[in-house]
Parts: sequence; structure tokens; C-alpha cells
Amino acid sequence: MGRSPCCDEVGVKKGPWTPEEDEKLIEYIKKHGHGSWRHLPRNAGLNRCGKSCRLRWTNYLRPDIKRGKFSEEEEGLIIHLHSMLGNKWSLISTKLPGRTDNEIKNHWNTHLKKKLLLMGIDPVTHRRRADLELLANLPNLLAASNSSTRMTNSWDSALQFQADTANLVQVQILQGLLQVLMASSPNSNASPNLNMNNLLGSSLAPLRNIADILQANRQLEALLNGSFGLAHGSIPSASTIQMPNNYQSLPLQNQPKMNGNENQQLLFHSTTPSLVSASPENTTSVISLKQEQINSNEISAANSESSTPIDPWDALNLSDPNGADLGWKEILEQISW
DNA sequence: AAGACGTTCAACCGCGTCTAC
DNA sequence: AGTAGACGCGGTTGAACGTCT
Repeated sequence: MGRSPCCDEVGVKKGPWTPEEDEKLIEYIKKHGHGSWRHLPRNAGLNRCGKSCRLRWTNYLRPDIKRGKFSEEEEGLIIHLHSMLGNKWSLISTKLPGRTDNEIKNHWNTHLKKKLLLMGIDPVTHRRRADLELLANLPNLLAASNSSTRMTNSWDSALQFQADTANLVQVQILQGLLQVLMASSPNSNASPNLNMNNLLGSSLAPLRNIADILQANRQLEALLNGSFGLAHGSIPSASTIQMPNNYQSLPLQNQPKMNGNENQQLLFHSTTPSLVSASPENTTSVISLKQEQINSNEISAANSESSTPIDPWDALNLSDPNGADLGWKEILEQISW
């Protein structure tokens, strides 16, 4: 056990390396190899601790280090490996020739982690995020995940899988949020500050097309049934979302009217929004949302270009007479979970 | 133009593991 | 088997740089 005492030595230089020090280190290792890192600084004429020398060499001076931006393939590989290995940066770096563990770690913390968070994916567990912070970040999440579903082939399958997962998050969050909103305004006379038109027209614009959502579900289904093998069992069919036990349908009077289609059901959560479970074992209620029932031709007959399958929610008359546009945080603050 | 704020990444720190004795 | 030196790993820091206001 015991820590290396080398860095405790007084009078040893710390901080950024000078070109002269780099030169000395390179020359020495070229001639003798690094050998014992502890003795290397003295032998090489460097006033550094062995640890510092090792770090400088392995992370910066080594001749086989690849510099420059990470390619999309590399990023995808990092995400994939991280989902399997966690923060085992040195292990991950062995799969990326020319990249150091430090470099990968930095890139993860500064780029990839944020990317996943924006997509609604927990960078630690690589699962959908189910916390309220996610809800607070909904606009960013929606924008990111919506654009991700339209991604070209630039991201590899690992990223695509996580992007598709994020789309399910969209559905779940929206459903949960609407449940809360409905519960707080059962007679459609919502708080005057709540403007459903604004809600659906701005922050939730990406969700206005249920066909997109169903498409995302199909993609996810295909991925889960395909090469990733991450599902714990059969996956709900493309037109069926299986819900955890605590999900239930609202009484009809609390549901938004669906134009010309009284059989259509949307899902609402009874309390706090949670996420779709990919595991059917904890599911009892299965509520179908049949794609064929969401015929945009039927729904949009009375509406123009802005019309979508969700437009009937506009009929809830939740518009703010003052036209105030609420941000998500303000909305959340008004909701008593 | 300049200060505030945010981002990046090289380098450090401290702990766990390995290994020689 | 126990101990201590050495190494490697992952988390954190802080200076440099970039962007915004």
C-alpha cells in the first residue's frame, strides 16, 4: 500500500512543462526507455517527480499519440464502451489507438456527457433519465432528441439507439406533464397563467407529430430486438406502449377530445411522470395507441398547416388571455407534484 | 474595448493495486 | 503473510483561451 512519496518531495517543479523539459524527457526515453519512473527524473536531469514525467510522456509526448478532434466513429465507440465499462478510461483507451485515457476522459466530461444529457440519457447509467431535472430541461431535451431522430448516418448505432430512447422519453414526459395539468384543471379552466397553445406550439413543437413518435418507437423496437440485445424480454409492438402498473387512463372527461375518433386513448399518469419500461414484467395495463387511428387527414380537416394529431389539445381553451408565454420552469413551479 | 462568464485540457492529487522482499 | 515501494487509474483543479454582453 502506501502512496508514492515522490510527489511529496520539496523543491520538485510542478505545473506546465517547458519545451526544454519536454526535450530532455524525450531524449532520455529515446535512449534508455523510461525504466523506473521514480529514478528517471534524476537520470534525465529533470527537476520533476517520476509521476509527473510518466504523465507527461503517456499523455502528451509519446510518439504514437493521435492529436486533434475525435471522429464521430471514435465518439460512438467511446459511448458504447462507456456503457459497458463505465469510467474505465484506461480500458477504453486501449480500444482507441493513439488516444490516451486522460484525453478520452476529458472529451467525455466536456462533450459526450453533455451530449447525452441533452438527449435525455443519463451518462452514468446510459438509461433514460427519470428525474425532475430532466423535466426542467425539457426544451433542450426535445430539441436535441428531435433533431437526433432526423440524424443522418453520421452517428453510429450506439448513439442512434440512445437517440431513439430519448424519443420515448418525450412521450412519457409529455404524458405525465399533461396528466398533472389536467388534474389541476379538470374542467378545462386551467390556471389563467397556463397557455396550452404556447406550450404545444413552442417547447413541445417537436412532439406535435405523433407519427414521429411512433416512428421513433418502431426504430427503438427494431434496435432493441436487434443487435443490441438490451431488452429483458419482448418489446411492445410498434403501436403499443406498455405501461407500468401505476399508469392508468384518465376518465374520458379528463382526456382531450380526439377529433372524430372517440376510441383513441392517450396515456396519462396518475401521479408523477415516470418512464416507459422496456421490461414487460412490471406491466399490467397495456393501452394501445393505434397508428391507423391517428389519421392526420381526419384530424386536420378543420385545421391548416399547423394542424397535427395533437391539435385537439388546443381545443382545451387553456389559452392565456394575456398571451403570456410560460417557460417550462414557470410551468413546473406552478405544478404541485 | 473590456470585463464577465463559460469551456477546454494539461497537470496534479490521492487512493487502490501490484510486486518484490 | 506482512510490509513498503512503485505504478496506474480516476477524479479534480486551474490556467489559458474563447465567447458573450
